Amino acid sequence: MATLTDTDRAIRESGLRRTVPRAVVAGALRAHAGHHTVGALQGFIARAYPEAAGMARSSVYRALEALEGAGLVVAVRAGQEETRFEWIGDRGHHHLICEDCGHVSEVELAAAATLEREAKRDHGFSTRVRHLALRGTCGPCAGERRRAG
Amino acid sequence: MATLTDTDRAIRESGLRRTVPRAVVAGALRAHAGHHTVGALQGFIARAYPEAAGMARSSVYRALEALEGAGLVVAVRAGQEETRFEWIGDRGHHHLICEDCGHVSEVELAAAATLEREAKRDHGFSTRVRHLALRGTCGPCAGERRRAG
DNA sequence: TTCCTTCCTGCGACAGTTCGCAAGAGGGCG
DNA sequence: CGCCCTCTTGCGAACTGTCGCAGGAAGGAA
Repeated sequence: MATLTDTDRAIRESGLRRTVPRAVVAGALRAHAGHHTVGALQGFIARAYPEAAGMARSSVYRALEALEGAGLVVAVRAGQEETRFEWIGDRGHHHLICEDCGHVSEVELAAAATLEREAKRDHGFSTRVRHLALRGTCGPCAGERRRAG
Repeated sequence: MATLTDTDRAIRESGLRRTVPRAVVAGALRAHAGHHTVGALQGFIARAYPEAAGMARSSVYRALEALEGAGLVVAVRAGQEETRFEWIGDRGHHHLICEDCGHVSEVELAAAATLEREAKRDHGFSTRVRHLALRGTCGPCAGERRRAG
């Protein structure tokens, strides 16, 4: 698990300043597992950090952008829904999003590393695949579909 | 290269109707290689199809959604930028986006299929990875960086 | 060809997200 | 400790993308 110091260091290493809004947003995400909307985050912040209760929505977005750039947060854009944000610390993970039932499962995907190697070897492109969101059909829904025809 | 008939057939096979707006949007994308914003597409349409010049923005979006569902178009959501759309016919392809110079290269990635197999085998999740956008650093920019320190 | 059902489009309004600007905070240096 | 430069924030406006509704078009059936 990332500590507050880890968070600060990751932010600094991205060439960014450690500021109150960023710390508050990071704290709110770390305290609540799962993927949350910006509105939900504002709610968490208003409750847990009264001094930052009036934080502007645009500042929440910008703090999230900074944390995403530092590799601490992933943005999950599932279908049409509002973007959600999730704390990942320094471990990457991926999402399988069922287009039928909307369920999101978090998984490790070894093929992500394969992807990185292929991009480097065949195209000289350096990349770090921190987060993939794959849309499709989950096992239970695939079963339903076959039964329903 | 997909023909107009191919386009129509792909649309029909998705259970959708062949309509003027869809044909116009498909034509505009096929006539202009590369990935374009909705605004640019409206410009192409105004010039090449005066009869559809007044096409509503929401209709462009909906036509693109239909074409994407038919597997003829990919939506490229790169970072913060406005979504761009690109014609692919029936071939899938992927993008490597350099965060330094902004260059986008279009490549085949065999690991995309590996990803599909892993999702299915390990998680029972059926997916078709039509398009991946990987952000990172291209070869030339990585060289620049090393030289610059 | 004509009718009929269903799907699609245009329009307007709305929600989510980004941007520009001026004031304020971070943090290196003396 | 205090100064100064630069990066950030807050605010509000603008923009991107989505939705609901009513009229219109696609395409199968007779």
